Amino acid sequence: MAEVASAAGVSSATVSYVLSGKRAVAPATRAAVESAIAELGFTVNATARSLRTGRSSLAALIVPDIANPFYAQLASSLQEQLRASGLHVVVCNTGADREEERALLAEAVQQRFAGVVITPFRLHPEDLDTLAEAGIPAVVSADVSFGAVDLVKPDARSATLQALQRVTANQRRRIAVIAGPRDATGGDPRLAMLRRLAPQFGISLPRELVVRGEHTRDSGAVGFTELMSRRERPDAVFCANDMIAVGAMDAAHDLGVDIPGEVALVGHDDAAFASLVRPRLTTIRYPAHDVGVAAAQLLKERLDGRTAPRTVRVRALFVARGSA
Amino acid sequence: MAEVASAAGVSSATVSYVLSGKRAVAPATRAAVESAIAELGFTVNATARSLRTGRSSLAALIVPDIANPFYAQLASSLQEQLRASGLHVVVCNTGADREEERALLAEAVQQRFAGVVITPFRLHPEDLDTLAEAGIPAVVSADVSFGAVDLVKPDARSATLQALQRVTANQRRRIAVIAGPRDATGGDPRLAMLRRLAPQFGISLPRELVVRGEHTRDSGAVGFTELMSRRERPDAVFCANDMIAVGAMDAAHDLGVDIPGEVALVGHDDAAFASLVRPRLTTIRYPAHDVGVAAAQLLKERLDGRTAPRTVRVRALFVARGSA
DNA sequence: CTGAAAGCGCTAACAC
DNA sequence: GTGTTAGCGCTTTCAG
Repeated sequence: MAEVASAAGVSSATVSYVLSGKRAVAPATRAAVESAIAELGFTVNATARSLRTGRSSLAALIVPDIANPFYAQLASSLQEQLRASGLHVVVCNTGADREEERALLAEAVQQRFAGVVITPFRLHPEDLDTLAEAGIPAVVSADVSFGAVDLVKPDARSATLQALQRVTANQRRRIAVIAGPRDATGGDPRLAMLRRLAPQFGISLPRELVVRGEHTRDSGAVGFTELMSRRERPDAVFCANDMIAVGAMDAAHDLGVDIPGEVALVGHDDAAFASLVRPRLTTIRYPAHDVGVAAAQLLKERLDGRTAPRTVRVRALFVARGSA
Repeated sequence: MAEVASAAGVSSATVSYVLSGKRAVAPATRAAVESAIAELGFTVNATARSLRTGRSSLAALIVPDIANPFYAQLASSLQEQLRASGLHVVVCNTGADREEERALLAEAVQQRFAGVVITPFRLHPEDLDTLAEAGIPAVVSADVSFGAVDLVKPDARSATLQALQRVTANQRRRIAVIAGPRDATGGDPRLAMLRRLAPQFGISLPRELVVRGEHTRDSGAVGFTELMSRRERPDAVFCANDMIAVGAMDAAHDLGVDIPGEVALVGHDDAAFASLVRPRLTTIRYPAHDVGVAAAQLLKERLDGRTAPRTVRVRALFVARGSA
């Protein structure tokens, strides 16, 4: 910048002002500076700028697994939204491990990121305190409250009601669930929602029809097989996410169980592949794109000065296809 | 840091050395500093460090679309590999647009990133010059050479041979291709490879059996429909990627064309969903994980001082499933 | 409308 | 084994 300044015969302050437009510069001066910039191929150093201004142009997105299509979609959407504000997105995988989640939050502080968007998996609310102390805005995407931070919260009530309606409409009464791990933050909210709403249909979720595992295809196959070994088999299975549901389909195929004939199958997320499997997967869509939009919005508001925490709800959607 | 120093009764240099371990510090001093750090909840400012040392702890990954499972997998793998070197990954989508690609390279310079890994889509080799001028190492993942930069290049020859073998084994002679866009950087190397190898099987790829489109499901459906309207229909279709192949399956279903009975279908990539569709998709796997590993390796070598460009080949793999 | 200069927080000579 | 200090490249008062 000093080089540009001397080449243009001005001070470095003027170069800075030409770049930022924060104060009026005489057209002739501006032209001189701009041609010097072009001449020298000068590019501002964002690091120095950040150090000086105290604000970074980077935001972190912390998710369990970016290879999971849901999070990939979220990353894409967030990145697209923040772009307009000049923010870049640093994507961080935790592998669903709490220590990793904590380590990445610490990293975010160290990097003085402009903000953090996190989908906690095993994180505890107090783990976010480090961000608060460092004055870094956090946006949490989760079903459960997470203290006094901005929250993007899915509203799955009506979609879950519709799913239950659909499943019970043809006299299915033995509803099973392949849930996520017990020690996830806030438990498994999708399971919780089912438990809460099932009584409206005069059914309950007996303990022997709830199995747990990771959010993986394998885990779905194992869970489904286990459920089919019960004395009284379920006639419908809800899965905590679509990968699990696909695993369940694998197992059903191996066991010769007809879907949806013998067992109706419902997933969660509406991952891109949900409409590719046969039968097509009936599922409850969690709108990754909308989550990204909402998170970006909340973050931008914070950077614009809002201080009171805010919660945005995004509606889940029941998507009826062939599996239920 | 000054605060920590005075709390511990030492100079800020000592605090820095305790943190970096770059020179011996008396145990007692170290202890004092460490407790002061803990007391005050101090965290180094990575921005200031970067400015001072001239090296950033951030690397950019520039891809057409992070929501595409192949790139999501690549991102995941790259991030995992670079983690050990203390590097974070900033993921950037270009939407397959050249101007975006260029803009993001400029951004990478502005941010003084430690390195850039890019999967160019419409980029021209000379667009990388800005990086070179700024002294930022670039690793390109592409089929075509890209000037004097590090390259991760797929080796699809043997996998493509196997695919052709499989398809021609049962007397299929009319091979069609649904290729990517004509203006992509380096054309469509997958199509080129097929063209090169087909003669070995005594067949050619007639012009009327090559259609082009984007790398999307819709585009696959359109392309397949178009191919089926030819006077002499093809009996095998190669698709530039798996999304296209899935679209082709959609169209085949609508048209009542049996796969693989009437038409054999081969994809490229082996995206996660390839094994989910029915029939399961026969495809040529591009190992996203290996690409990430290789790219990380090349980048690390550069940061360790290597100056001569190097190319790493990663082998594609023929995956025979039900569609061909 | 423009310039001089302080200082963001850190690292790395250089000195003791 | 430790301290002093000069910047890294920028933004932003304050002064003209």
